[in-house]
Amino acid sequence: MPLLTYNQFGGCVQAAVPRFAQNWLNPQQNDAVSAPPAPPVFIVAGPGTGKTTVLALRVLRHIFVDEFPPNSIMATTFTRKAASELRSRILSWGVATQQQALTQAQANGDQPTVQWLQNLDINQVQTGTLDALAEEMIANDRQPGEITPTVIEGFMAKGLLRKNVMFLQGRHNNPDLETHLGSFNRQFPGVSSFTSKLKVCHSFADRILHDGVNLNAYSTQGQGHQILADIVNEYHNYLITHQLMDFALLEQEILNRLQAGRLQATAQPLQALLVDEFQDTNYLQEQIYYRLCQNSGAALTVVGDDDQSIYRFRGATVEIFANFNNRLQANIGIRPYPVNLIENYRSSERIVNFFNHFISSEPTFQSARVPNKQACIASANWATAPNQNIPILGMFRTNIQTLANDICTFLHDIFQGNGRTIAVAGGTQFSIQRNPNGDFGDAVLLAGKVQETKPDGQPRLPSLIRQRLMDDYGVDVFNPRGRDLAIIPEVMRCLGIMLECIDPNATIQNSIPRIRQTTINTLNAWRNAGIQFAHSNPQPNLPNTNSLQQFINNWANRNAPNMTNWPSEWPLLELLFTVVTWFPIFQISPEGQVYLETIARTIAEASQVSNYRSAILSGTTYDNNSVRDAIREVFEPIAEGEVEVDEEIMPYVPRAVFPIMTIHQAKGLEFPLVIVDVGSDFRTNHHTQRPFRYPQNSLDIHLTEDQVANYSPVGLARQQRTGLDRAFDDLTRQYFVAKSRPQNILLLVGLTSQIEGCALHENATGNIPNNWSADGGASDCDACDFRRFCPSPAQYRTNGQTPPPPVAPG
DNA sequence: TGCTTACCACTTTTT
DNA sequence: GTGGTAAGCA
Repeated sequence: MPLLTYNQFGGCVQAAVPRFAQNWLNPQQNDAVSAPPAPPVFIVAGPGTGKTTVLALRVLRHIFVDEFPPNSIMATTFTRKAASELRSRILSWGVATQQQALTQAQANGDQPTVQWLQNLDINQVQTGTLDALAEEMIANDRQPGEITPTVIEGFMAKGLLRKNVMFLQGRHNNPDLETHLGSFNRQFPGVSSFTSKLKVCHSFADRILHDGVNLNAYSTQGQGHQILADIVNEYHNYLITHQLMDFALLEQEILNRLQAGRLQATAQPLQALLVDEFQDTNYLQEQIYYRLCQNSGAALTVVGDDDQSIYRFRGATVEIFANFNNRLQANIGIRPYPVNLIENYRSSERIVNFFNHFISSEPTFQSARVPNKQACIASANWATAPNQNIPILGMFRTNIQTLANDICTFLHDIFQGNGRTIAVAGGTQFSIQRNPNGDFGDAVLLAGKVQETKPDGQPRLPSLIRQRLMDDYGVDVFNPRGRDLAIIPEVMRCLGIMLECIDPNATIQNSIPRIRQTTINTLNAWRNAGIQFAHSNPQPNLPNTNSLQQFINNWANRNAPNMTNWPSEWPLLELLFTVVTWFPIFQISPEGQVYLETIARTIAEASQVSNYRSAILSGTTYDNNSVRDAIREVFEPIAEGEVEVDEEIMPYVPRAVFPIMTIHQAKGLEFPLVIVDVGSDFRTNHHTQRPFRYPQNSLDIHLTEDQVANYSPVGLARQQRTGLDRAFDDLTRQYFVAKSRPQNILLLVGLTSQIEGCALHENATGNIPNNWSADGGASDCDACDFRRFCPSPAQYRTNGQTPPPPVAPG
């Protein structure tokens, strides 16, 4: 007899959590939460259908109804961001529910329940990425005398592969290896460069573990196969013998130990395992989940959406999700209890119809989806507000400059002006207004990539939007990944000034052996930028150092007029935070804060490995060494582009800036207004852009899958679809994610080339969404879709295909 | 219309 | 480095 029945639990949640006060779960959601621990629950959840809500409530249900101790429940997700989101929901709803239940039990004088609730610590629920939890499992599993291996990340792992494996036996320039790698890596500029070879070998090593590849069988296929297999084996052996693990080895180790009956500290008490984003699970992870359940008898819940599987590069195998029913039966011998969540609470009815149409209208894609996949339906809430049901908008221009200008004007009208009126055929008018207190943060630009410049230095759309928004409307964009840290003007000036301080005239810098010339050039460019900036005599003048120029001079002389002694040890971090005084952008602008944090983090990390702890010594014989160390460990990595910005350090981005992000980053997010770049790069029908627009061949990632398919347990499942089909599937899913993000408004933008040849637009008169600036409005672009439906005519000429006719949704 | 030649544009994501 | 596309020309 449970302390709380499911209905009592639901009542407590409703009373405790405001968002459930009026609206409890819909029948399908309720079905998913109320299902008993066994059999496993298989939740297929379309976008915006409340998947995280259901998962969080199911965790709480296990606690309050099934009476599983919180520390016996494990919930995993795919990214750290998603993990923290899930955790915060479990905690906030859980604690509120606990309070509510406690109040009721006290009122009823139910002493056992009161006691039970008082001892309940919801904080003990285990949440995180599988890798994070795996690290804990290993740590908890330590046997006497055993050393717990250290987990290393990409940069360091590649370095070890380079030093200890690739350069052995002349592999770095072995022609057999090069030919073999080239056979499934066609990317520009090929695999001839060492960096590229290293990258390919490293990701292949991951692939071997993720896919459970029989490497011995693979290696006998040829000379190149053999060398590649040797490299992978030696790399893994090197890590293992040095007590190191990369993420793939970590997961492999978990599976090995589970199979050997170890990890009892984790497995024994485990009563529930909940897996989010199951569509992005790889084979190795799947085996871990099954084995964990087998060893513990834990209740399993998996949630996901095959249509949003966009992590193939990480070994994600959507077939694992799509065939869950059979695979679970084969592995554990049970059939799951299926639940479909289809009611979409996020988007307007038109948007739901639009992305439904996008995902379901291509016949060849349908067999890649979960069998009998049901379409989403818009929540009834939207039906009450027909004037909010704004058509899908399109903005297509002949060049990106005009496109950027018009996007900025549109954003300005909405967020700084009086809104926009959209007239569609038939005379209906829609008015677009910002929300009360609405700001640029309500909108987002989503694109496949957010780089601001092309390889040849030409600006891309995000860069032009950045300029226009700032110049015309004084609005900042937030696109910290759009530019390499080494070329951001303020970063260059700041680092240049620091260099001039610690190493005037580059004397020490130029004495560093084997530093690359390109790196020297970058460092000198920074110095020049810094010197010029100092000459401009920027404010403020510090109370005790006068001008920036004076500050630099003091440093150069290691002597300040108002100081009796120059400190014998000056931390680089302190120098950074002093120099930053002259760069208000690092405090004011959200991007600036991210950049500053990134530089500071690099210094802090360097201090872990540097002999001088990232400090500049003065008055000893080691002075020059400390400067040289600082340049090698801090400035050089930044100059070489090895330091990546991590925008996750921003708890939230101020609402007055316009965010630009990749579609991958936007997964799981929603915005009132979403602008999707469906082709601002596609000026011509260029073959090198086909992979991102309308693939004609398998891409490298699919060739790699095929490469190991015969030696992997999941090879056959994947090869149900050709490489070309998989290329289309990936693109379709990526843009499905993009198009299912908006709440109210979806605006597709691109160059005019992208809508030429669309049957609907050619036949429609005056309805082409290409005259925004002329009439101040845009037309309904519901049926004009991207890639499958509106490629340019020349593509069909070369394909010898007839364009499939677009179908109006609904 | 057919041929020659100049020009083009060449990811992304994460643990 | 490459494998087209699209413009230029007869």
